[in-house]
Amino acid sequence: MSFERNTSAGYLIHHVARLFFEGLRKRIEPLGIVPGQFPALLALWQQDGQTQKELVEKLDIEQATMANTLNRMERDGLVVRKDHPTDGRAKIVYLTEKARSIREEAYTAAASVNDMALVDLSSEEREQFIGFMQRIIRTYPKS
Amino acid sequence: MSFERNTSAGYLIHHVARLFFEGLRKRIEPLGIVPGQFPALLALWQQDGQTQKELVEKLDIEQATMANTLNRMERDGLVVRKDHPTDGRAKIVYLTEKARSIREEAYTAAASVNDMALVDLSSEEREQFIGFMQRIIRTYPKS
DNA sequence: ATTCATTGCATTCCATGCTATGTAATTCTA
DNA sequence: TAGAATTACATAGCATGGAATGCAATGAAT
Repeated sequence: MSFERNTSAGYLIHHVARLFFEGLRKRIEPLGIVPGQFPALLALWQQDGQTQKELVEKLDIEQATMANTLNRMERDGLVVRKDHPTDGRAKIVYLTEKARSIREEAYTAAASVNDMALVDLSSEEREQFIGFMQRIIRTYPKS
Repeated sequence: MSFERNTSAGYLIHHVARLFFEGLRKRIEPLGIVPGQFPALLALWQQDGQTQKELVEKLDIEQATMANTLNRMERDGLVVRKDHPTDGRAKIVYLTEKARSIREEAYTAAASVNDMALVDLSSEEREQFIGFMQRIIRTYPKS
């Protein structure tokens, strides 16, 4: 059998994901954040004050990864963790003023990466592309 | 402005890439290899005996990343590095018998991940999807 | 031929993903 | 209600990505 890198979906996706990731990194660096923090920030900008469990479920990221990312975010002054009022095991994550203040700029940066990477696609094609990925995620075996 | 995770191309790609990456990991683990080694292996299966520079350019991976990956591959008995006959700076990377022997199984594993992830897409849609990614890579600013 | 720039690689540091494991708090069950 | 199971989180270890840096070999310019 032969196997072509450039016609393998998995190979291409990995490559494209790196392009987006590094593109985002460059644009948000001035804001004092990094790409791995973006998912948590998006979720918290939408609704501040969530438990780690809620973030993990919402973002489909492993619990350990989230804990480590939140450690770095706390270190960088983006979030604070407070004890849950009734569940002694849980922590609630809140954005700091610093994180709240960069919201719009971060949105702009992310939109700009998307636009830059997708220049060659028509809006119709972009919608198809996004639709394909949503379907892949939806139909991928849960575990 | 608002920003929706599930309609952001970059966000979705990152998510899908993780699905593929971890799916591949599970399937090739029995072969004694990991997903990060796949690009180098594909290139070397296609043509054994390449310099690191050639691999870096072909695979669009940073030199440092390649060097580290090759270190692990050498440690795992997948490749050996030999001195370049005329250029004292260069090393040529060769597959070991072990790496050569798992080629077909690795192809099968990779194809299987692709099939599994893309079940919901028709063959026409798969081609479109792949075409979109090829165009994104091609039009992405070189640096 | 000597000096300077470039090239090919290695190494270190850090972010980000995962798995495995530990701990404390909570909940369920007999 | 005591003991067992579960849950929420933390931590350690490893792979894989990039940036920065160092070094030795090569090539170019005078």
